[in-house]
Amino acid sequence: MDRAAQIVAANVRHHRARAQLSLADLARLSGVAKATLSSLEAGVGNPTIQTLWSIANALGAGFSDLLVEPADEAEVHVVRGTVGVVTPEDGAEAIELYSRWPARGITESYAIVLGEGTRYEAGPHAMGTVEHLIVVEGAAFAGPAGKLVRLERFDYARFPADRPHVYESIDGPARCLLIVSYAPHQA
Amino acid sequence: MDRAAQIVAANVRHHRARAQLSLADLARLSGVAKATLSSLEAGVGNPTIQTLWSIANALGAGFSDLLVEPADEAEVHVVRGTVGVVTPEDGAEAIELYSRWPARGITESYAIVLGEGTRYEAGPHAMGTVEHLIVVEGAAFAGPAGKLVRLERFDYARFPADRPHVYESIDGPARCLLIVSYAPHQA
DNA sequence: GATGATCGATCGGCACGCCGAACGCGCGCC
DNA sequence: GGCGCGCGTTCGGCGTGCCGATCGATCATC
Repeated sequence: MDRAAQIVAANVRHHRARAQLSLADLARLSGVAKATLSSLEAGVGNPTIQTLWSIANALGAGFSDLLVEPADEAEVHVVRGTVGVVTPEDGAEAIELYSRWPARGITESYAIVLGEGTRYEAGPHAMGTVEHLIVVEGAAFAGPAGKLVRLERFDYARFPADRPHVYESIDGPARCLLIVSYAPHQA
Repeated sequence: MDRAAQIVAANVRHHRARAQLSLADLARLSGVAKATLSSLEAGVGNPTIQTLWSIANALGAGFSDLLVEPADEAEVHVVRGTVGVVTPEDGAEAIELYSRWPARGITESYAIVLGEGTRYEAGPHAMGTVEHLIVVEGAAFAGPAGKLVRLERFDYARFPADRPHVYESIDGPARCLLIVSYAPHQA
């Protein structure tokens, strides 16, 4: 059994489940036979790009989405801003990695400016949407409601944003960079 | 002629040219027949995922790279830190859009710390790589070589990083937050 | 319990994707 | 000019991807 078929199988199953479609629904919407979808999802198929294109369109997914390694965003992931940052000597420069993540779909970047004592409650985005937040000035709580984490300056957090989530300044105003990574067919 | 085949054709041609391989080279490396590659690159093929997988591996590309829409990021896009951002009154908040772009592959965030009088010249990343820079402290020039823009504190810039590019502090040390959005097979 | 609808999986037949071989062209070398 | 090599394209044959039909299981309704 090869890896290509496994990847495609997992992605099609994931998108179909998220769209709450049966095999028959997807077959009807995509014009691809149920037999083909069944073997494809079982990871024993070797579909053509025309078949993938038809399936992706029916699922409202991007063409390349069906070939990406699946991601799982279940928890709040934090990287502290002071970890691994080297203070430069005179005239020197430092470039230090904070964080790395796979990107999918459409991404938007925002400045979030929170006044002192401000709590901002955001509604859920589409399923699969992920947010990345970096505190640029001040300190803030952020994350899904009920799972807030405290972030100091230059701390990074990543959390699912397909549920209600919150940004809240701590002890004075705060300023953050927010990167919203929508599921591939949202913008 | 359908769009799926056009996308794959353009991507394979692009990656093969970049790797400086002939059809015969790619055929030999991938185990896919020249005839198949020729029709595929002409946009008249309908290859299976097994064929794509073999080709992607031979080209050192990611599987999904062969299905992505080519992107063109030609210019430096700047949002000034004070533009459109409302100074928050007590208890108020502001959320302002910096930028929106299709995300592909891996994204990394970095702190860039530049000493006084420092110019850092970075080499090109893979084709399609984009960088987003926010000045957190001080001021800096940044952008592709020959197209530097001046950024003050909290200014944001987005520019193509698949060519030589520069970060340079102005009038003292500077600290920036950098987000690198790589083409899918880079990290 | 019988019937109908829907579910995902399996079956056999046909069109087509991919193969190796051959083609026509351009280039460099003798 | 002739030859050999490498380029991308074309050709015919074989294996397989995809089709409609069918299967067995489950559920809801009468």
